Amino acid sequence: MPELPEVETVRAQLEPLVRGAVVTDARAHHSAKFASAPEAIGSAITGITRRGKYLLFGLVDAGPDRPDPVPHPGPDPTQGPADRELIVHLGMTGALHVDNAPRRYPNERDPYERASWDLADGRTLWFRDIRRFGRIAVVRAGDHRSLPTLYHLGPEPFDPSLDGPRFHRSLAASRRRIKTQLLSQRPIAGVGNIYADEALWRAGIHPAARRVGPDRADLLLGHVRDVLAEALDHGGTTLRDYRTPDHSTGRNQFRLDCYGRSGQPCRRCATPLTSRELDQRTATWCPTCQAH
DNA sequence: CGGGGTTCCTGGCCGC
DNA sequence: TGCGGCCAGGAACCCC
Repeated sequence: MPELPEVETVRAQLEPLVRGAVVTDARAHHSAKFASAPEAIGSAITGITRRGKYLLFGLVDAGPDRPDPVPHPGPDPTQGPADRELIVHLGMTGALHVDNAPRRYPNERDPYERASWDLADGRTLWFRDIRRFGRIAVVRAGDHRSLPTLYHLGPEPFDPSLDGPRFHRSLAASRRRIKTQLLSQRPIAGVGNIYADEALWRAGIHPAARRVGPDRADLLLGHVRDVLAEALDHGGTTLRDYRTPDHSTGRNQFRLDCYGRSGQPCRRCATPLTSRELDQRTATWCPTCQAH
């Protein structure tokens, strides 16, 4: 399930493939989650940025006479600020790829294609999502009101203005369980179930804790950052469906200490890890290292 | 407006 | 072999 390290891996790999490309046609699954994909037709892609788990494709109007703006003389619109954004959330099983095959919708070669964008040079950018938990939106640049979690998204994990005291204040503003807060994307952006379990395990904090003091908040912030940075270094975690644009898998799944290891011995103290549903999400932790 | 519950989806796996 | 039942879960959505 793509969290920040996976989404960032996708962004870094995909951006050089699509920067400057002009969208000439598109098609999408009829679900409201994907149906707005064709609104990107007629735009050039200025680049891809990321906020939390959201991919933001910058779009500028390519103009009727600019099938490919880059080789034209004069100012290149893709070097200026984007006026719209194509937003893609990968959900649980989403992946983005680029290929050369002409297509219709539905794609008879892959029933899980949910949207595709033809590019002026003959390639096609396409979105594959088995379980349809992903989402696509085209909005005016910076107008994220239609995506509440993005609109209210907390700071990026490596934002230097995010420090222990700020993280602690943010956590202290709510009495919800610490793990639920991490998953809410409000105190910090980009953490999902895997890295929440990993960071809490490293920090020795019980996932159901409702109060975390300043020292432990600072410790947790450091571990969230470490866990995310290490996962990024290892290309993300592939449990089943996660793939990069070039179809390769991540390698971080071999480095998990906590997530998915319920019943197996804790790597610090050998106590069997336990798991239980907390706020409708599976949580795994060490009952000894992460005592209440 | 924070928080709680519900819903969207389908492949993989388990037990019979 | 076939199949019903269950599980995984990010975020929108609805409601109080």
